[in-house]
Amino acid sequence: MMNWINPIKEQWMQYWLMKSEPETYSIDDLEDFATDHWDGIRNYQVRNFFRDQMQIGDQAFFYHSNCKEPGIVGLMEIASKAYPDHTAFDKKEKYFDPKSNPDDPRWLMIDVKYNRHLKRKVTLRELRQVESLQTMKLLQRGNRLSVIPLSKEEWDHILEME
DNA sequence: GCCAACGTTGGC
DNA sequence: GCCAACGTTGGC
Repeated sequence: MMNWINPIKEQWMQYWLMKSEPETYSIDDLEDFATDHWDGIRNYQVRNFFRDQMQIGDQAFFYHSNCKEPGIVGLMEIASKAYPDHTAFDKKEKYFDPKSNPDDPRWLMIDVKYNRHLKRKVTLRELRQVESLQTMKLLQRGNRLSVIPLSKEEWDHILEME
């Protein structure tokens, strides 16, 4: 029964690409933790994705950004609902936000669970060369979101590239 | 390290 | 509500 996929769940599952700078937090770090929280999001659109759209069981790509060769390096799964990002309350934190307080948290985070590394990195450069992937939000000019929804078609296509 | 292209802030 | 100034992201 290991390969049995619930068709209802499959239908509702959403796919994401989540960026992190490997010098700050890499796929290897997530592997060590197995499950970890995805904190530090200070963008309203992404906060709303967390709050309104992400569901436990959604699949996500781990993307290394702002490095020598940006690209997709691993797979993970959304492992919690959105909950307050406590790092916003802490003055010592890099992403401290004085306007967020525990009574009315402005920022949210979710937990992610490590699944696996890709067999090889699928680079941004490669993705740009695939005609049928040009509609991806990731590749669109001026896109600055660090969490980006993907279609199932995009997800499947990228997995075939590893 | 540069800088384009954003998002946010705050004065008015 | 406008918009200039500023801060941030992230590819290159």
